[in-house]
Amino acid sequence: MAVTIREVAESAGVSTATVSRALRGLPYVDDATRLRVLAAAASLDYVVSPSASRLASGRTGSIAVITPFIARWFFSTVLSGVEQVTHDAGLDLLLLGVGDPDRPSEVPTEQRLRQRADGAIIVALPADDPDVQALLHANLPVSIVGSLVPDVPCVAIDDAEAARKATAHLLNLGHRRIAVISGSRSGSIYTTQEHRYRGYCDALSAVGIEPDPTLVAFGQFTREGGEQAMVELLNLTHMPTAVFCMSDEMAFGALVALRRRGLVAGVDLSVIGIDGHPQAEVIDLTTVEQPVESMGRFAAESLLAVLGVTAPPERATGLVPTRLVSRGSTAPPRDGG
Amino acid sequence: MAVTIREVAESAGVSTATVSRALRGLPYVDDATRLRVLAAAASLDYVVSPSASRLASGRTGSIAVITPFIARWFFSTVLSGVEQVTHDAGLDLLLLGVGDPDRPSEVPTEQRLRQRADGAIIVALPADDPDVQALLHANLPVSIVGSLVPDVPCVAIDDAEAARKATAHLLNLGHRRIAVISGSRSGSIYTTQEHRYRGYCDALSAVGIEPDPTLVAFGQFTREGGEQAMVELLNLTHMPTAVFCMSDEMAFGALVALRRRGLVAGVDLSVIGIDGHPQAEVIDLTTVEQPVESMGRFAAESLLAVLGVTAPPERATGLVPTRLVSRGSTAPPRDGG
DNA sequence: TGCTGATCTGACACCGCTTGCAGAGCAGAT
DNA sequence: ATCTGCTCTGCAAGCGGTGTCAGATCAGCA
Repeated sequence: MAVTIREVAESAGVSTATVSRALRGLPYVDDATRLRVLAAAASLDYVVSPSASRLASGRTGSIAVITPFIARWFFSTVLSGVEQVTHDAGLDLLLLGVGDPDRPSEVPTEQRLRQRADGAIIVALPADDPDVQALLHANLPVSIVGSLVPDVPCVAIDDAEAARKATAHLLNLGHRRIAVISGSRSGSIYTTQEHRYRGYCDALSAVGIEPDPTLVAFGQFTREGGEQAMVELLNLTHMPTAVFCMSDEMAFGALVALRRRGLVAGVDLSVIGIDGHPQAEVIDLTTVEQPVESMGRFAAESLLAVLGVTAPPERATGLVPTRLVSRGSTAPPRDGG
Repeated sequence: MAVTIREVAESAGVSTATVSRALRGLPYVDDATRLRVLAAAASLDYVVSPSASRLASGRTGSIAVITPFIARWFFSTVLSGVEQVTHDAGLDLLLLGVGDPDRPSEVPTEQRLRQRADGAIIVALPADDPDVQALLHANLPVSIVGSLVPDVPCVAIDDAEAARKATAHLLNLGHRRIAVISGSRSGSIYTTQEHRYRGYCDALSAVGIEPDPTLVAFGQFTREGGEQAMVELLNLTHMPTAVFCMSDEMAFGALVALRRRGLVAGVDLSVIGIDGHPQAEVIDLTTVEQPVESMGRFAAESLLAVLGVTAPPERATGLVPTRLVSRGSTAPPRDGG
């Protein structure tokens, strides 16, 4: 059995209450006493029982990350950022996957969640999903990554602006026939792609181009999807000269499709993504970078601030800047447009 | 406040003990009674308090994943596999990062770990690290990913064989001057790179080639490191015609270095990796694939089996097969060797 | 009818910690 | 000398379950 607080108390010659206070740095403990307690605890290798502590205090000392994917770059990178913060704050990190590939979406209920975490970080989940809504309206501290929800700490990029930036980059290069690879076709509950689509349209409209619905393909935010979508675009009788992909992973797929067709990105056709995936540099993909890891950190810091564990993060707003990184996959159109 | 077991008991007209038994499916509960309890619990949205349950039973109902990195592909993919299994088993998943980039390695002590998890999965941690050893010898169920340790459930590839396979592939193409990009130079505690180095040497020796120490570079298992290492190799007066990288990420870096030098992989110089990173296909990198996600799943299943939660996994051994996937980054040497 | 053993249920003592409350000790104010 | 108001400490009542134990019920059987 593990060492209990009582053994520490006996060893230090005080009551368990005093041990508890001393160990947690509460006031009203004599310095000499505190020292004795600390020494006793250390020499016994005492570790407080989280279960007991949680039960008695009602605080769990852990925070949950709720995410639809774990292995995908964006998500694991956010997770990494979150972990850095929770780790430093001495909190436990509970990982809750919801609806990975073949599983149905299963956002935990407030009841279940509250029992095991003091707060939750919701990563890129559709904010208007009823289960998510239920969580947001529940009286449980929550922080959101990937979309902006009123009255909730959030961190996200300006999706429309990022898309505008990407599309404008292509326009500036002289492209006029610009396709877009979006996420899912179905009336998506993910707002991200809608915002990005709007940004794409805005950029086109700004130079007097009417968005062409035949130039919209869907790639499910996966590489395979992006590849498939690109194939569709390449099969159009009137091919685009450039493609804006709503994520780098889809852009990677697009590049594969291009290569299989014997085409060269940045020569025969320009491709741009959004994300700042580390592999974008490797494959020379132009992209609009977002600071994903620090977004994770920011979300965690905001949450801890709400929980009163730490001071709020320095940056006040949750709207983080993006940066266009121009690489070899984008260039002026082959025939001058 | 949350609904307690007592309220369920009152609502169902039984004692809390009976509720506890009924809810957990224990025997000696009358069917009618069980039904009443279940109905009461459901109508009250009752969720057992994990803290209370843990405190009373000693079981935490959660398992910990201990990993040095979270965002890197291999690790997040293992994590994803683990999560699928724990999720399905209804267990909580605790994520413990140790020694990410700038942090000192901090493997949790058994004391601390046991308090919060029934078992742990150790991902790619050096098995001969004293802290890891302490954990292994502690009386806490553990499962290991990435290395084989006697008497402990493990899952890993045969590193030497994978390296041999990769090197042999280059040899078969006609290469004779084959460099290797390893992990860290310092007397690494990670056994992986030693095994892979041995495999590399074995393959060379098998065809009568003496391993050349000047053809060994170190890439820290990162893309940047791989790039740097490749630069060093390219600066050799007597350049290699092929490079075996101990991980795909390092190979990606190598490819970048190549491109910056104006060289083309698979034409001017062959590059091969190990991992089966999804981006390998995108960038047309030949690699030796390992089934990472299912390794995570296997590790979790083995652990759950030890814990008696589920039946042991079907596959008996933890040594999983690798597969060479030949792509464009490898080809016969330019000048016939 | 009286026993036996199996099934079902409730009482209750924990699990190990937190926290409100009260009491002790003591310095400064009255 | 008495009163205040601190600081410091211990007592004990939970927190919400689990698990042991004993009692109750009842079918089967001698």
